[in-house]
This record gives sequence, C-alpha cells and structure tokens, in this order.
Amino acid sequence: MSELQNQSEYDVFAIQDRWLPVWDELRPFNSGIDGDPRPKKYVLDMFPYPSGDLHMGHAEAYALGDVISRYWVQKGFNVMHPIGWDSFGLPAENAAIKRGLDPKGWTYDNIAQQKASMRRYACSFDWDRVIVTSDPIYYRWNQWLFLEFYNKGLAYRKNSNVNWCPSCQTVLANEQVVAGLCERCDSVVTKKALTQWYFKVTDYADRLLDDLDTLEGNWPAKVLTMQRNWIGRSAGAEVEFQVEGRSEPITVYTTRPDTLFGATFMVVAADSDLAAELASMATPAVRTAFQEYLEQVKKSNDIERLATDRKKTGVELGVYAINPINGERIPMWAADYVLADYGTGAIMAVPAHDQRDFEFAKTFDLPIRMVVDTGEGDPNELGAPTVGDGVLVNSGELNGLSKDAAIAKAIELLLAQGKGKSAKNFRLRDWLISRQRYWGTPIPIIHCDNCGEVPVPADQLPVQLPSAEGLDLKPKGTSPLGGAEAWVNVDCPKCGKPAKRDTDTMDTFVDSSWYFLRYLSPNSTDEAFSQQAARDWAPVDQYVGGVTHAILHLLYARFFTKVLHDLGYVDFEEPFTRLLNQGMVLMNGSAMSKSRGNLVALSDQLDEHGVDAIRLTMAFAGPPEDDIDWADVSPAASAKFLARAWRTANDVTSAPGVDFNAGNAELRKATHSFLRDFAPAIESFKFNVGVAKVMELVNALRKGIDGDAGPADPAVREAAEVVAKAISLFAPYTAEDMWAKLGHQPGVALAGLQQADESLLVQSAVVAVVQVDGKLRDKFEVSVSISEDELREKAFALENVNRAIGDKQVANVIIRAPKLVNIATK
RNA sequence: GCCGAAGUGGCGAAAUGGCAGACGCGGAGCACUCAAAAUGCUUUUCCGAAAGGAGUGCGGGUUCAAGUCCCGCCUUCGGCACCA
Repeated sequence: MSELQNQSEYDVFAIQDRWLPVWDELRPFNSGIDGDPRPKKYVLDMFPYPSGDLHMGHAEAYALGDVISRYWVQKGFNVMHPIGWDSFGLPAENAAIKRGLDPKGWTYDNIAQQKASMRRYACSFDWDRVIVTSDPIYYRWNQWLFLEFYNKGLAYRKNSNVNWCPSCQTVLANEQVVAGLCERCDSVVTKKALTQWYFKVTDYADRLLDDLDTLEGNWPAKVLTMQRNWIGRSAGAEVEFQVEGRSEPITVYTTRPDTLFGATFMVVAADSDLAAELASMATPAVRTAFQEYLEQVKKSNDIERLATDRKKTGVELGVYAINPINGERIPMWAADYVLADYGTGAIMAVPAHDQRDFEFAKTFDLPIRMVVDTGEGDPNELGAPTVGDGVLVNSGELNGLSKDAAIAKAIELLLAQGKGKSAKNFRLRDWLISRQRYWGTPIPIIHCDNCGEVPVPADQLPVQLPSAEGLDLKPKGTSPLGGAEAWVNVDCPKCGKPAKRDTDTMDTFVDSSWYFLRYLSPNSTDEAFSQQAARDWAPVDQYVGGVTHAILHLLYARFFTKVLHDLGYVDFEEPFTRLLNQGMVLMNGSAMSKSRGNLVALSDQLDEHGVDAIRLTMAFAGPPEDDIDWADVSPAASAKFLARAWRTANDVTSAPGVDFNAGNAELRKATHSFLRDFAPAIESFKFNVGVAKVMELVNALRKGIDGDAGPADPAVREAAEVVAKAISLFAPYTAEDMWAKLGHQPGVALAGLQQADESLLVQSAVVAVVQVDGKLRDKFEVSVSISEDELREKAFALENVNRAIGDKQVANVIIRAPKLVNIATK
C-alpha cells in the first residue's frame, strides 16, 4: 500500500494490471446469492454475435450498459447483469465454408476472445450466468419451446411463396428482407414456393400492437412507432361479391366500404390460387394470356415491384362479379399490384378514390366513377383520384353522408343482406422460422410416411446437431443436414417404422427471443428457466441495445413472452420494461467498415488510451441515443481528465474517517450539489451531463486543494471520495485506484454514493436578474428572503435599468422574487 | 408518396417558459522551465476600441418573458412504401 501511495504519476496501464486480478477475487457483481437482502434489478445488454473480437460498437453499448448497471449496484441494488453469446447463424457457417473449418471451432474461438476482451474492458457482468446459444444445453430448450408452440397450434408447416435469397440459398423472414434485398448479403430476394415452418405471430397481432401503449414513455418513441407500423393494423370491411359461373362468392377486404358504389372493376392477385381458378373458367385465349402474364410476374423481383414509376400491368379474366350493393356487373382482372398474402388477395377497385386503382383504370381504359365529392372536382377531369373526406354522391342510400357515416351505413347494409361485415387486417405476417442451413437448432420433428409429422418425445431432447465433419455445408437450396444420413434416418417414435428427421434448422431469432429468461437459471437441465427466478427477477428492468433490433428481435421476444404467459410459465406480458437504444459509433460521418477504410480498431484505442478513457469518451460524447463520430471526440482529453481526477486523490492528506462537518463550506456545497444533480442525470440517461457534473466537482476540488481549504481539509477528502465513487460508473480502474489511495479497501463499486445533505445547499443569497422588455440589463446579489417590494425598489434604483427604460413609460412589472424582475414598457 | 425525429459557437454539446452556450475539444495568453513537454491559471458566440448591438434553420403568432409552446415553410436524418 505504501508503494502505491508513493506513486504520483498516473499510469493507466499499471492501474489496469493492478486491479483486474483483485476484481477476479472480489467478484463484486455476482447476483442471486441466497439471502441477499438487497432489492433486485435486472439490467440486460443485448448479447453479441461472436463474429470476431469486440469492436467500437460493442465498446459503446457495454460502456453505457455498465453505467446503468453500476449505478444501481452503487445505489444498493442486487443487480443481475448477465452476458452470453448469440452464437448460431450464417456468419459462422460462411466463415467455415470459406476456410474449410467446422463452424463450431470458429465460433467458440471468437467467444473466448470476446470474453477476454470484456474482462479487460471491466464490464460488470455476472460471470456465473453465461449462456451460449449453440450449446446443446441451451438449444435443447429452443426445441422444447418449439414443441410447446407446436402443441398449441402456434407452430405449423405450410407451402407458400417465400422470400428466397439466391446467394445465402435459404429462405428469409419478411423482416429480413430490406427494400427487396437480403439484409445479410444484399442480394436481390426472389420468391420460391416451398413448404416451411412458421410461428403464428399473427394470432398475437392485436396484443402485440395494443400492449405497446403500456411501454409508452419507457421505450424510445421511435421504436414504438416502428413496431406499430410493422404490425400495421387497418380497419375496414369484408365484402362478398358473387361471381358469374362460380357457386362461392369472392370476399374482398376494403378500408373504404363507403365507396362501394364507385367499384367499377375487381382485381385479384395474379399469383393467387383464385386467379388461376378464375382463368381456368375463361376462354382458351384468356387462359393463354393469363399464363404468359403469370410467368412474367413470377420472374419479377421485389426491386422491380417497388420501382415508383412502374406501369400497372394485368390481364382481363373475362369473368364478371356482381356488386352486392347495387347489383352492377363488373369485370374481373388479374394484376400484380394486388398482393396474394394480404387481406383476401382480391380487391374491389374504386379508381375515383384510390391512386393505384386510378392508374390501373387509366392504363386499361376502365370507367372512373366519382362517389365522394371532396370539393376538388371529378377525378375524371382532375386526372387524379380524390382520396380525402367528403360528401357521398351517386351512391343510393349513402348520398349526402360523410365518409365515416357512409362507412358505418355501408357495413350496416351489407350486414343486413349477409354480404359483408366489418373487419380488420394486419401488415404483419406469420414468422417463417425454418432455414436450410447447418449452424442452427435442429427442428425437433420426425417425418413418417405413416404418421406424418411426429414431434420428438421430450425425453429424447436435445436433438443434437450432427458433427459438421463430412457434411457439405455449401449452400445448395436444401439443408446440409440432409447429408448426415445416420442422423436423418430414425425410427418413427410413434409407429417404429423407418422415418426421417426434419433437416431444417431454426432462425437464430428463435434463440434470442427468450434468452433473457435463460439467464435466470443458465445451467438448469430440467427446465428452460426457473419459474421462481422469473417471479423474482423478470421482466427485464432495463434493456440496452442498438436500434437495429427495433423491429425483429424486440417483436419476436414480445411474442414469445406473450405465448409463455398464456402457457402459464411467466406472469408478465412484456419482456423489457425499459429500453435504451444507444447510437452507433461512426468515423468521419459514416459507419465503420473495412471496405470504406475507416475502421477504428477497439484494441488499438485501448492500447493507446486505456480502457477507462475509452469508456469515459463513450459516455461523455453526447446523449446515448445519438451517434458518436469518433473523429469528433477526444479519448486523449478523457485520459487527461482522469489523470487530473486521480491526482486529487493523491493530494489528500487527511485520514480516512475524518469528520466532514468540519470541512470548508464552499467545497462541501459543491460536493453536495453534485450529489443532488448526479443521480437524476444518470437515471434519465444523460450520462454526458453526469460526466460534466463530475468534471465540475473535480475543478472545485482542485481549487480547494490549491486554495483556501488546502489538502488537509476534510471537505477535500469528502469531495475526492465522492469523485472516486462517481467516476467508478465510467472509469472503474481509475476509481478503484483513487479509492485505494484514499486508504480504503478494494471495492469502490460497492461503496455506495451518499445522499446530498440538503442543509448544506440552503442558500442565503442569490443573484437576481433585472430585465427590461425581456432583455437582461443588470444583476445583483440579494437575500433569498427578499420581498417583492424591496426587489422592485432595488431594481429601479439601478443605473443600467434606468438607462434602458429611458423616457419610455413603464407598463407592467413582473416580479419573481428573489430571482427575477422584468419591466415591460409601453 | 406516407409517418416520425432533429436543426443551438470553429467542433462534441448544456439549458422544469425566466441570465443562451454548463462541461469538454480546439484557439489565444500567463505562470512554472535554460527550453520544451507535462501541469496549473486566465480568456474564448458574433460585430464593435468601447458604450452598445445582434444571436438557437426561415417566416409569423401566443406571453411581461420563447432554444423551449402554437401555425406555416426549408433542410437533414430515420422508418414504411402497390398493404386495398
């Protein structure tokens, strides 16, 4: 210890080496130990994908998550702050193919490297709660959950046109298609008819949407909006149209039943079964035209479909439908602007009041009939549809009604005839979870010629992934697991006859949809998670992660939580009570990437400036939600501040335990106003402001040491101890070293930060400002208890004030004693 | 096209409707030093020598008082995008 106290130069690397082994012994962040009386708090950082060593983005996320976690520990909470690895997935498989390795080796090497980096980065993780999703002990429970879902009818297989990435050679969920491109490799996504496994997210669409209201204020508004848009609920009506030559009517979905009298034709999705059926009823010429058109549609991809200047295309089917509201006979068309998997795959077209229908009508010269007078005129003359509110015309009983009233009336009329009803629709589709790749959780289903789909019995879980040795992992459109013959061929658990395992693996988003529950009992072999621990700890109090997961991961985790709630496994319906989305770390205005050549290596930064300086820089750069441009910030300045703070601890000469009450009043006031301001700043995620407040206190402390108080003053020790404890949230090494220099045992993180002593903050005098017409003219010191009259009198006695008033007449005087006088003139 | 967020010094940024620019970077100066680095201190929105004036994207409005609230624009970023 004396050696330590003699050291007067701040050497960040020596400090890192000194404390890391001490913390390994001390384990200050272990949670869930029996009999711990502290209140519980669950703080969770999104777990990383082990694609290499940690990068600058991780450094930001974990620095900020650590501020929050360490804050609550300091506040006396039993904080659970676990970490793990989201270790299944394509990058491992692609890297393995490229280098001819087993994805397993690559993955676990990277995990070891990231784990070592996290330790050095001083993350306050509970190292007894680590999970790795590619471990059989973990993915066994993916399979168990899959079967729970299956038994509830929430996991099912269907054949449909799915998103297909020709480069990854696998299917993609809707959520993984970004602007028509594969989110992973940016290839153009095509459609392919395949039988695939789905989770029935749409059963939960209403709850997933409505429950977002309960997160209002605790989740970023942006994320709530994105989720709402993604679910995309719309309200309208289903309307039945009889079709000539067909016994069953066709149902269409519309949000505008009020415009039913303006429906001049009907359109069905070209790639729907319905279109094929209708075409088969038509003449050979129509059939040929339809077949040609369908081929053309199938060849187009989403990029072409999404082109804004795209011409409307379609073929007339030569079949007629009857408008139920007026008996009118309208032609039916097949076109690709109607989607097969939204609504019923068929629409009534009202060209006068819908942009797309208008364009289609113009292209094929179909009638356009105005039924809502919006005051803009007739769409036929305007050359554009009118989509707003207005008064119904040409609409029989609906004439004269407003849009809303007409919608209600139309539904009433349809209901009376049994030809329609109100209905809603969602943009959200069921979640396609099967993947034709190796490195994932095997789907625990056996296909038997006799018995069909047979779930793997619970006592035979996990279905272990066979060794990659001897398997061809290269993408070829079917799962590499198909090549593991000894693995694939099994006896049917039901009838005992030869059968085959399902060879697809699960989307890795399944793994991350419930991992926050696995941390509660990470090693349990008889249940997915402890229900008792879930009652004690869950839901997650504070979740921290990137906005890139605003839709996918969060929606799926919310869905899983609701299902688990309904199955009786958890007693809450939302997994993450509070959410913080940190921004990205950029370099010169753009995301760091090798191809851009603007990659900043975290390890280089740590070697140059030390861990604490990097962490502090992340916290101080600005609001956590904002992006950090590394070119705009200065880790060297952070290091400089830390050295300045550290030196104050070195200068303190009083003994630990000295009575602070005898200390310098001015410095004590600075310390306690810091204590008053710091916690609210951290709790509202204004970490940059929190750091600024510590800097102010260090400045005051420096002045105290060098000035009137002197190094022996008790207030100097008090301030230095507060600085050490406060900066432990941002710079744990420096803080621990200061704490030791101040004569304390290791464990500054657990030392606790005292409450502000309000009695030290009572002010006897404040500065009053005097404005004339809202402009500052003078200020002077007054007693806090000054009366309004006295304040007025003193204000009017000021020379600057009188000069500003000049010869103008005073109209009004606003007084907010003791701080403000505003004199308004005429 | 639709929805949403944001525009404040040379830069990153602060600011319950009440002193705009806290804190820091960068700049300038001083002290220490033979000198430099390091450190400490002072100063730093703009115009002006000063007195003073101007100032939070632009234009209006509410208010004794607006970066903050309201209306209309502009720009940037993000999300959705043939969803009937």
